Order: sequence, then structure tokens, then C-alpha cells
Amino acid sequence: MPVHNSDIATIFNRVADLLEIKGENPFRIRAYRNAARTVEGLSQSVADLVRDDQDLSTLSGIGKDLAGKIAEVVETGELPLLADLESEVPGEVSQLMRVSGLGAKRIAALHRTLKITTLEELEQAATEDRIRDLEGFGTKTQQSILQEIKRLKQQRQQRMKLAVVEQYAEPLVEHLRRAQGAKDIVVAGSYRRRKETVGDLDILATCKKGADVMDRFVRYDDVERVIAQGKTKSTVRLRSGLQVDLRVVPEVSYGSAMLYFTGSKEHNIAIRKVAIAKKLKLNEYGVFRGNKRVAGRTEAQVYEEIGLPYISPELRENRGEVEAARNGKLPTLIENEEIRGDLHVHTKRTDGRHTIEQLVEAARERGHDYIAIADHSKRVTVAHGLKPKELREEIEEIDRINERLNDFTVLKAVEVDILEDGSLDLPDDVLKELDLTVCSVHSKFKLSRTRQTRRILKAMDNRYFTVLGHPTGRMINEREPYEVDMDKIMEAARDRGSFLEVNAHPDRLDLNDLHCKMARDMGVKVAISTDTHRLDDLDAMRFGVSQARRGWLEADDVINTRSVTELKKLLKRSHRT
DNA sequence: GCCGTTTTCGGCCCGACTGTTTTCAGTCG
Repeated sequence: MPVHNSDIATIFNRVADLLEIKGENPFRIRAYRNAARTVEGLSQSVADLVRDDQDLSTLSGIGKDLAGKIAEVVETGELPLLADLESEVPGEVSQLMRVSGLGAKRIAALHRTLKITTLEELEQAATEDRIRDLEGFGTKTQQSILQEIKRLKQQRQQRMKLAVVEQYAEPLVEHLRRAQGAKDIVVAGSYRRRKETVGDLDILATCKKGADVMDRFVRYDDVERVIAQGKTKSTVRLRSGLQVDLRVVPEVSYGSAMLYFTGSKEHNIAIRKVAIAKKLKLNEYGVFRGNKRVAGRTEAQVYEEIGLPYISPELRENRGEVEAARNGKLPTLIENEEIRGDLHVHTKRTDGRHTIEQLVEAARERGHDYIAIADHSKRVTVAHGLKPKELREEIEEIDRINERLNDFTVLKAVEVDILEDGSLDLPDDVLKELDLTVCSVHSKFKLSRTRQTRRILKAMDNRYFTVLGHPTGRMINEREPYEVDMDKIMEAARDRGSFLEVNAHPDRLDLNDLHCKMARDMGVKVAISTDTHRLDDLDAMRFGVSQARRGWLEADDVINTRSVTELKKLLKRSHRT
């Protein structure tokens, strides 16, 4: 049984939950949670590192003890500490942590007094009014427990896709802007960090009279339930299930509040430590020397005061950005305006909705200089994938269109399937007619990691292989990525001069942020492409750019920031003779 | 349990809101 990073993270989080319920040292608990997060965020497999005898204690938040425990899990699949803990407190008890409003202390009390270990037992106890009389509990707590259980049952509580959340966030922000005295209304949190999924919304407001905007907030049409309401902070749940926090802050604290509520929590902790080292205190109200506020109006001022350059929200994950900032090594992140074209677009010839001319027109309106028509190959029968003859017809059509265009180029491409044996779904003598190929896996997702990797590497051996399309095949919240050895794939891409796609479709966004960073570190360039099927899809480019920014990418790391001339040179180099 | 421009011990981010209290613990982010 291969041990995945997520398995280790789950075990450590489980240990942390149980230690917390036992009332152990909070810092020891935090150490387990930090380690879980570190392991989960690694792009390499910890199991591989252990096998290669790498020293895990060099990883942040992992010391000698936890390194040993990780090795133990990798080798045996189990952690004796967890088994010991579970003999004292049943493991299922940690499931109760999912009930919002219940923390370790109350769960421990429930377990101690009423012997509650499962959600069902909790629900029953609440229904039978056995909870409200416990010390520290009351009628309201009991009622909110029942409400939470009901919610947990009916909706699988999962993070929503960024593009979906935007549809709720934008009208709400507009609604708040109309409040009397409202000045700045901004969505902070993971939304501002442009994370691919968002758990809840954090909205920040500055205004003359806080009461108006608060009032307007809790009375918004889409609010299902007001969870908390105060002078400076309120929390509601929208009908969609999305939780939204609104904080009202004074203007002198706007920057520090923005920083604080944008997070990530881990980034905040890291920069607070930087502040402490300079004998300063940083909180959401500002930077303080003693009792004197020395910064806080803007984020830039706050960073400057603690001796750092401005760090873009997308980088604020405590993945090395604070150190890079300190050493003047922050990347100059790619901007939307630097994208010159789109290298993965489908037409009605396969499963797209529009003609090449319509796509050209739409791409031009969006400021592009080129698009690559990349329809499916024959293997994808459901999408009417092209046979060689049909692709040749499309190539001829593109040639005719290009003759008429003077300041725009249609590139000849295909999204060709990588078959199970690693061969490409179309013969070389038609592929060689193209400017580029987007090579993708659309079948046999369940192959073992070894075989899936071998399959892709074999495909990359084809001299006409240019871009690996949606490299892990995951669909956010719907389909897990297929198992591949991304290290080997990136090495091969670097050695062969091929590229990896960052698929900008908000359901995919794959390469993910960690893989983007890995590509950059390994010197592999990417193409950010929309995989457009209908004209509106062209607008998804910005989601791909955000993902790339989260992965530290600069314009130079992305091939479609090049002019068409420069791009063609790059593509030619990848065609090996 | 981790970590070090307060370095091998003694810290470890910090404030708002709620419910249950009668001054505060628990939870959350």
C-alpha cells in the first residue's frame, strides 16, 4: 500500500484532534497540525523522500520526533501513538469537531458526561434535551448543535469553486456599496488570494457609520441565517450554504485589517514573528511600537514598517514568500495583460460551439494576437474527434483564414489523445503539419502511478509533442487527479523542451499552484490556456493567470506571453528532428 | 513538539462574538 502525503496529514490531524480533546499541551497539538499542513503541501511524495533517506527534519515544522513518526507511517502504514490515543478516546469522537460551535473542550465534556462519540448520539442527546443542562451548555447551544447536524447531513460541506463564489460575492459587494457612508468594500480571505476553492467569504468595509453597512448586510435577500451580529463583525450564511463574514474597520487600520483578513493564517503568523523580532506588534489594527501606531493605513505601509517589500495576496501562503521578500527574491508575477494569445481552443468541428472566424473575433476583442485551434482527435468519439483527413481539412481552412488576417494569427493545433500505450492518437505525418500539439489523457485514469507516468513519458518521446494538456486530469470537487510522478514528467519536459499546460477552466486549474511552482523551480515553461468550447470560456484566462501567480510564475515562465514570432521559435525548438 | 538576529530553554499570534455567566470560557478565524 503506497502511503500518500494526505494519509500522513490525516493521521497527524487525527492525533491533533484527539490530543486536543484530551486537553494536552496546545503547542504540541499545533505542532501536529503544522506538520500535517507541511506534508500535505509538499509537491513530492514523503514516502519517496523516506525511501531516498532524505532528512525530513529539514522541512518546516518537522523535527526529529515527527520525522521519525512519518518514517514509521511510511514503513508500517500505522502510527502507534494514534492507536494509543484511540484506546483512550474513540477515534470517531474527532468527527464531532465538524460540528461548528463545538470545540475540543465541549466535545470532551460531552464524551465524559454523556458518553457521546458519534454524530447520531449527539443528535439523539440534543433531541432528548439532555445537553442543555450540562455545565457550560444551554438551550441555545443545544439548538445550534441540532441545526448544525441538520446542515451537515443535507449538504456535503465542501469548499466552493472560485468562479462560483464570484457569482455570490460580486452582487453582495454591490449591495453593500450602496450602504450609507460606505467607503471601501473589499473581499479579503482566500478569495483575494485567488485560491481555486473558497471556504467562506471575508468582506472588509470602512465607512463612517458601521451600523448602516452591518444592518444592510444581515438584511440582504440571500441571507438564510444570521450566525453572529456585532458592531464590528457579523457572520451570515447565504442560501447557497456559503458563509460570509463582514468586518467594519476604521480607515487608519484599513491596510493592517486587509492584511489580516486576507491571510493566509500561516502568512499572518510568519509576518507577526517578523514584527516581533523588530520589537513591534502587528495586529488587525496596525503596527505598534509600544502603544503608538506606526502603520496601518495601507498594506504596503505595514510591510514597509516591518522591513519587507509588498507581497502579493496570491503568494501569502507561508511557502517561502516571507524569506524571499526578506532577501529581495520575490518574483515579478505574471499579469493578465501580459497574455498575448490562447493555445487551446475548440471549434464546432468537434465539441466546441463556434466557428474559427467567431473565435478569432472574440479573441481579438479580448486583446489577443493569436489563438491555437486545438480540436479533439478521433479517440474522443463523444466529441466527434477528428480523423487525419478531417484535421487536414481544418488545417486548410486555417490557412485560408490566415491569408485574410493581417494582425492576428490562427495557429494550427490539435488536442491529441495520449493512448493507453503512450502513443498519440494521430499519425506523425499529419501532426508534423501543425504549429503545436496539446497532448492529453482522456481515458484510463485509474492506471497505476508507474504505468500512468510511463504512458505520458512515452508520449513525450514523440517528436511532435508540444504541450501536456491538463496534466493531472483532476476536476475540482468532482474527479481526483490521476496518479503520476510529476517530478519525472517535469524532468522529461525540461530535457525535451516541451511544455505543461495550466488549464484555466475554473473546474480544472491544473497544473495547480504547487505544481506551477515546481515547474518554475525545475525550469519548465507552461502555457496558460482556456480549453475554450464556447466564446465566454475565453474569459477564464484570468483564473489560469491567478493559479500561475499562486505558483510564483513570471511572464517569462509562460509561453503565451510571447509574440507570435517568438512563440513559433519556441515551438519549433520543441519539435525535435 | 518545534525552534533559534531574545538560540538548547522558554516561548509559541491575537482579538471578536456568543452563551452562559455575574467576570469568563469556548470557539473561530
